[in-house]
Amino acid sequence: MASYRKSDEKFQDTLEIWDYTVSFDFSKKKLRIVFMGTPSFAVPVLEGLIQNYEVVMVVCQPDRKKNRHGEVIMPDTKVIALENGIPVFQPENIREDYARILAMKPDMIVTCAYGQFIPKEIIDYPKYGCINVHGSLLPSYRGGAPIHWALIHGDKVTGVTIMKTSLKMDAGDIIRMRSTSIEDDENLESLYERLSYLGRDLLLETIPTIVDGTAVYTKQDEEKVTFALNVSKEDEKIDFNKSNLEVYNLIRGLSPVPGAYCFLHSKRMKVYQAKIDRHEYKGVPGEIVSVSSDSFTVLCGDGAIKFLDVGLEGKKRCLVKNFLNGVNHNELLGKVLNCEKE
RNA sequence: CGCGGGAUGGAGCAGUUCGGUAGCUCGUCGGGCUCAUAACCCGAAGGCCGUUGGUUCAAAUCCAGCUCCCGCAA
Repeated sequence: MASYRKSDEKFQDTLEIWDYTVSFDFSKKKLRIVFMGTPSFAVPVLEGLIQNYEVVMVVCQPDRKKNRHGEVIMPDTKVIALENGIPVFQPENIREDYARILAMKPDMIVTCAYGQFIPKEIIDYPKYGCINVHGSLLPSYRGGAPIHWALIHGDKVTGVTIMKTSLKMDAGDIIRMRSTSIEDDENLESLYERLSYLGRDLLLETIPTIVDGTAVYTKQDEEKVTFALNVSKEDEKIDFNKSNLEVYNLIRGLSPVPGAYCFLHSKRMKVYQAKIDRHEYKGVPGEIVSVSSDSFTVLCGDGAIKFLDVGLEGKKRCLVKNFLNGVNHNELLGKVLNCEKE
């Protein structure tokens, strides 16, 4: 199937080839699934389900208002649902407002980055259960930002987990996991996308085992639980007292959205791409110690880091190569970047 | 009516306060130097200064409306 090519090409190292055309016959189409997920991470998962099963409803968070133009932004999954003519349900509070979901009489519910805790009434309803797709190797990184934190911490390996949805956050019994290595130069955008496709594929492999009863459920080791809560504005600040490697991992772990930031001339500067600079410099943390034709180097608590792609408040994101065309190099040299607005 | 910033040759910017020949750093093209070059030297092309209207002898610059972009807050 053409739509799987993207995944197959990208993940041949981690994914045994799965013959979808043979595995998914018409009888599987009769499995009624309610999908609950909101952001882009959930989109490939939803699309995979639509192609192989009967997705009878998509549940996602309410539309968020973006006030600058008064425009309303729909969740990514809602867009897909509308394109496919699938009913959409966006309750403010799923704990109270879930009757419409049960009314669809789903055989299975799949959750993936939905954004609210799922009540017991929903979890217990479907014949084949309520299962979740999570972007980490549980029990590590339970919570809303597992991919961000794996990168920020400089982890070498991460993965996806298919498990039972539970009342507690990401605490359900594990059904299947698949790991993948994190490249040194990988950023949030690419890993996020990779894991969403990996999650889709693993889910599609797992569902048949749940239906035929061969799936094995394993309890999580509570001793090893770690959390990855959503990143805050505070988390996004670059602390130049830290080592250059830590700064580098923060930048790629938040790139391009929401973006790690610091301040230059009291203006917020987001850094989208950086590179470790192994030269020796003297100065204070945050000081711009070198300016070349296509980058400038900032001193850290340990080592230095080269900025390659930045965006200044009120301006568009641009490569430092271009950014430097508009500034006086000598004035930039010696400036100290802060993590607080002066 | 949430707050603020911006729109100037292909790119990033200056010039706007105090109206009067459009400038900088790059890129592109041509030539030169060199064993060679992303380095250096010389030269050229390329802008109705976002859009509409107003004030003026004269508007990138002052005034008003509009469009689009960006950051913050949600």
